[in-house]
Amino acid sequence: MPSNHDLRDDIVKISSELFMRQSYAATSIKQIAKAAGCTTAALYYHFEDGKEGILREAVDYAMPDLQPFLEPLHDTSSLYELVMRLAQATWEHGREMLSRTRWLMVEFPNLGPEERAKLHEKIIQFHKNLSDLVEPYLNNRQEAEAIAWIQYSSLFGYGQLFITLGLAHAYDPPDANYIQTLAEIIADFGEKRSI
Amino acid sequence: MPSNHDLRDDIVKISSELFMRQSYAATSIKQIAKAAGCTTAALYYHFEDGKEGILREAVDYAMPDLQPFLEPLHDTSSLYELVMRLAQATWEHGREMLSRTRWLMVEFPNLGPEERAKLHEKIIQFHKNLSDLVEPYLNNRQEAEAIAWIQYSSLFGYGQLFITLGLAHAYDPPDANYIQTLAEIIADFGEKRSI
DNA sequence: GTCTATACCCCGATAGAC
DNA sequence: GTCTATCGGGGTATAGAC
Repeated sequence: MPSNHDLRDDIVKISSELFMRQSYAATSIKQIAKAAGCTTAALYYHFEDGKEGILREAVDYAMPDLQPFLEPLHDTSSLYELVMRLAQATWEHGREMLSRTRWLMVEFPNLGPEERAKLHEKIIQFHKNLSDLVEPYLNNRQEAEAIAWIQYSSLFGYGQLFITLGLAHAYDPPDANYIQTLAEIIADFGEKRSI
Repeated sequence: MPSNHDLRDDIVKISSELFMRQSYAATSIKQIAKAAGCTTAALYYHFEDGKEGILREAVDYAMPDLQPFLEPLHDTSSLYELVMRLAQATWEHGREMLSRTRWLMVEFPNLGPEERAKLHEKIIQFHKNLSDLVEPYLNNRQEAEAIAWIQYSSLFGYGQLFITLGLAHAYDPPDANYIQTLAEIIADFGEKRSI
């Protein structure tokens, strides 16, 4: 799968995929070497700290980038539309994003302060940008931020339940109904506040 | 910590605690034996399938029981109050519940169909009971269920962000504001619908 | 830079004594 | 029912040739 040349880069990418699927603890250095088409000795040439060193860089690579979901949302004309479109966008890429987040949540206790800080920065930046999008409909920064957290948490939590925990296989998932109701209650709040 | 006698029970409890803290893959059979004050041979006497057999029973033991959070909520007099009180109740036990859920999410792919079904059953039952509590304020089953999912997802997702991913250490957590806004938008929806 | 070869440890698991 | 003792294998890591 990886192009030859720049073995170091391949190792990071391949490791993050393996960690995503099997978790860090269940992935061996031999398995990584095999998947990267080299020996374990080569791994130790590129990563002095061994498996932990690979983890640190794989984390950077695996962090989900949420910003692209917000870019196309600058032309919305109502809060209802904004919530609906963000939900639909995250839905479409939900599986991949959640498998990245799932892995980070598992490995979080093993990460150093720098990696944790980077992840926090990503989340906070996303929330800030989402708040910027919501604010025009509320005319109140504090409420915009609360609504942005509600959107973020709901979509995240819903994905954890129905995708990560596979609930969609046991229970008819209320997808459309869920999104619409979420958009509706938020939009109602906006109308009440801005008029 | 565990009382002597009934080694088998101790093994399950101790294992689920170790799995919770370190994950299944990172916990060895020897570590379990040591913590349980016996040898690995004793483990294999009680669990024919070895480590996997212990996992199966530890999962049952670790599943969070959400029902107690709903019991005291039958005397609420408004939807606003219901949301606020549920949020506050889950908050107080959030850490412990989330560490259980986190473990189950990690190990979910390794579980057999029976264990998955049991977990799904717990979630669905909680949602159903929560819907029962919400329904009187909406007079519409479908909307009550959507609102119940929104409550569940939001609280769950919020906990994942601020507790499991430690965001509370990097960002002033909007706890009170978050809960109040959530309660408000849901209560507004209820009033709009039931009148 | 990447390999071969290997050290050393801990893993899960089991046989057989008590 | 629990122990001692041990096996085969795979785990991380490294020395040294090319």
